Amino acid sequence: MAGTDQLSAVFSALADPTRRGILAELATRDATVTELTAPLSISMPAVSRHLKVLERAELISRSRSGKWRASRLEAAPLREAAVWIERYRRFWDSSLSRLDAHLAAVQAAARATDRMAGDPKELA
Amino acid sequence: MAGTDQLSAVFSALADPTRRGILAELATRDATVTELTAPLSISMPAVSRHLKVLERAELISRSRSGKWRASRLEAAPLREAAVWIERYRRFWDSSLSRLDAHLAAVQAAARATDRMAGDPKELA
DNA sequence: AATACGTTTAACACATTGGTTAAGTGAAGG
DNA sequence: CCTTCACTTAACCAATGTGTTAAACGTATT
Repeated sequence: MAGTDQLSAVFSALADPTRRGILAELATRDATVTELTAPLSISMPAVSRHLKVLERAELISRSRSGKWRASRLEAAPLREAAVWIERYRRFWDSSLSRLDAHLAAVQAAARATDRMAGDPKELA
Repeated sequence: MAGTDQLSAVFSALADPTRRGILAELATRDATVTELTAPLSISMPAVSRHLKVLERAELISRSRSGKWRASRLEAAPLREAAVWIERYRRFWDSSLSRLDAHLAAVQAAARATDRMAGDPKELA
């Protein structure tokens, strides 16, 4: 999973399109493993393990009722993922702070050029 | 990487704390491989491969200048990741649409209990 | 009681990942 | 030149991820 921290677990869980599909499904309704498996072209054990990954990332919770296990979306960890990504918004959202991004880019480029073309000691 | 689509590549790249650290560094300035390696406790080849992962996800671009290769943050793919996650905002951000989420939850529970053999209370 | 159903676990195969060290490439510089 | 420097590639290893099928488990059904 790369890291063992929460954020890594969440991003890792989101890295699989099947799991993103499951989350999308759960956004509309709680669902059993069988229901989640139906539209997919993989076996139920495979889905079961995807659910375990999502559960470990705390993106879903599961309840038992007789022989059925319902999965429910738990979106809280997505908030932290969103917070992490939002810190980079100014780098893509030029309408919000075009000047910021431009200045940052220019300054970064200048520093990089200095380091790369200029005094080698700056590299240390 | 789970999937070969762009989103999977991006989330997969973000799943590693070392790579997130590299992106954070590049958010402040372009940097060479050596500079990026310095604060880390891994070898330069390891960093080089992390950069390749980031490059494949198009989260960075790289330029050559003599024997130096500078990496630059390219945040555009983060926008799509943010867009994907934002679709779930209402599930965690109760202040924005508490009613929406509540209604969705109630309806989902109702549908789920209907499907689940008619015992009305297990999911509620 | 016996069977069917929903789900998980086990055992296996195979690809990918993330790290290492050592060797290769190509530009810089004495 | 010939070496040094920045970086990449190759070869290898251990661990993890994703899928499979078959077996196990517990509840429902008849």
